[in-house]
Parts: sequence; structure tokens; C-alpha cells
Amino acid sequence: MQSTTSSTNKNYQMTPSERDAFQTAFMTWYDENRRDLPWRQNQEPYRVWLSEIMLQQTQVQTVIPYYERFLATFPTVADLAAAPEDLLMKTWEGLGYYSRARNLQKAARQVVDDYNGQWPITAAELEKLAGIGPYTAGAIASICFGEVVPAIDGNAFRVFSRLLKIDADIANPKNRHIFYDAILPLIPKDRPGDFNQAVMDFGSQVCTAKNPTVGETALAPFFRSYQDGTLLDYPVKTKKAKQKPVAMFAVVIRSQKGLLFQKRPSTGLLANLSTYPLVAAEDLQVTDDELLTPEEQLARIEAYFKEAFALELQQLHESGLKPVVHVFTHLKWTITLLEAQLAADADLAFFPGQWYTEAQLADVALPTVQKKLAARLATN
DNA sequence: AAATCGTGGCA
DNA sequence: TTGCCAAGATT
Repeated sequence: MQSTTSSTNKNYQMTPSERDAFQTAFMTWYDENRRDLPWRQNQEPYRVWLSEIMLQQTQVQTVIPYYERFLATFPTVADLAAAPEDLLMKTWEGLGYYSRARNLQKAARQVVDDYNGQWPITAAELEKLAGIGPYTAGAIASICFGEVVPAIDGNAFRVFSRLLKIDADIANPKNRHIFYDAILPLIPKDRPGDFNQAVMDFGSQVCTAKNPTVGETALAPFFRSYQDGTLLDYPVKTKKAKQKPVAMFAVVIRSQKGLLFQKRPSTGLLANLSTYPLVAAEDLQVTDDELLTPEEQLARIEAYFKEAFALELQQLHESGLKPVVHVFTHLKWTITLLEAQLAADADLAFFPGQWYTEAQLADVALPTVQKKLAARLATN
């Protein structure tokens, strides 16, 4: 059959002799350069799984302290399954992508309840657990159970696109199978886990996004893009949209019981984490074509909190602090800090949210953006 | 299937 | 400062 699509029927294979030479050189490089990481002490699935979840879209040096703390707090999958959610989220605080933490506990309960505490050993079965997708399933199955299956992450996309000159757009999930088919025959059947970890180490230490040093290694002859000077043309990846700017207001409300916090909804951005009361300017119907004076805007915000939240506020005013800017994957918040005085007869129990003293906050999971707000306030 | 979901580092 | 990247999964 003739195909008109560009990248699905290109030759990304190696000859058997080239493949054998590549495998030998690649595994030798790994044996001489492998990193000593906390989750490589042994191949217990609980430890490997935890590391793989934490490492999703997160750099190694960021993960290490979280990994140690998490393991100390929840030593076994049964401990994690039985953990209170507040402690779980507090332990994950600051690491980001917080649904990972909740999925972690869901999967722990699946292992305990559905699998009688025995981890499934194939990638296909592992992928049925919450938070485990194709990459993580391949990583655990190969590292812990010796299954010959690729673990295709950002490193694998970069390494193999450059090795074999694969020009399929890695941002398109439909192209994943092209990499899967190209990588599978390259995996040494006796060392699949080491091979996948070698890809990660080589990708993060040598075949890097910027300033790659492939040419300084014994792998250089195998990299087709290096041989013709096109290394940096790979991987091919379409660009992501820019972060949407969002104007926010945070209101600092003090009482003798501490500061007022609100727990965010259980779904969506920063789910279940606590922040000062926040409102988006958009929700005040402050639009570009509706020009308000600062006084009018303040009045809108005050009215919003009084009506929607029934707060007994007096004298909402600007803090005079520089706005806090916080960038998410797809949003850019610019947060203006406001302060409010309570009415003399305000009923604290009536406020929506929780009053926390500084000591009480030690047990409350706060997102980094909230820590930035508190830090800005402390500069007074 | 494109959008959503955090944070820190770096040129 | 801005944009991109870093061991992706979910809906």
C-alpha cells in the first residue's frame, strides 16, 4: 500500500549489526555514567512508582527532597492508602500538578483493594491504575518487572528523534506509535529497565535540549542527525499557546483568630488547596471596554465580597504592595493585594472560609502562589 | 482531541 | 523579561 502521509512509513530501523553495536555502546555508556538516585537503591515497585509520578514534568533536583520526605511519611503503599488527605496534600505542597497526589492515593487503594496488595506486573495492567499513563506504565514494567517495553518521555522523544531523524511532531499524541515502533527493537531483551533509564540519563546529561554534547561520546557515530549536522533540528515540536493574562484580587482579612483562608474547589486549578480569598477581575465584570476608576473598582470588589460571600467588611483598601505575578502552564495571574477591616460586631463564625493562625498553617496545604502572597505581605 | 493542570531553572 | 523546558496524565 502507498501512503501519502510523510512520517508513518519512513525507515527508522537499524540493521541487526548496527543495532547490536548501538546497544553495546549505549549500555556501556550507562554502566559508566549512570546517576546514583534515591529511587535506584532497589527495584521495589512502590519506590519506583512514587519516583515516576513525582518526576512527571518535574526535574530530578526538585523531586529528591520531596521523595525522601514522602517515603518517610508514607513508608508503604498501605500507609499511603490509609493516609488522611490533608497530610497527603501537605506532603505534596509546592510540587505542583496536585492531581498527581490524589491519583497516587487512588492507585494505592486500587493496589491494596483490587490487587490484594500485589502490584500488577505488565504495562497494560499498570496503566489501569490512577495516574499511570503509557510512559509511567512502561517505566515501572521495565524497571521493576523486566518487561521489554519502551518508556517514552521527553528524553526518549529527544534522544530517538535525533538518533533516527524522526521528524514526526512529538506534540501530536497520534505520533507516539512511530516512536514506540522505532524504539522497541532497540531494547536489549536482558536489560529493558536499564535501557529505559539509560535513555533518561543520556537525554538529561548528554543529548540535552540546549548545548547537547553527543559528539563527545562514543554514541556519536549512531546519531544520524549528528552525522549530517542537523542534531538541533530535532525533535520537531509545535509550539504551545502563550499564558493567558488574568487580573486577580486577593483580600487579606485579619481577626483575633488569624487570617481568613478559603479552600479551593475539589476540581480544577489548585484543587483543595487554601489561599486568601481570591476574585478574578473578570468576575467583577471589569472588561476592557468598561473603564472604571480605581475607586469604582474597589467598590465593585467590596460589593462582590459582601454579596457573594456575605462578609461584614468595612473599609476595603489597597495594600499599596506591588502586585504578585504567578505563572501557571496556561495562565498568568497578576494579583493585587487588598486589605479589609472587619466590622466591629463582625461574627467570625459566619465568614465563608477558615481563620488560621500562623501556627495552624503548618498543617494546611498551600500552593506556591499563596506563599508568594504571604511573603509579599511580610515585606511590610 | 485540544485544553487543562504547577513550579523552578535557565539563556 | 520572556519563552522554553523538565521522567505526562486526564478529560
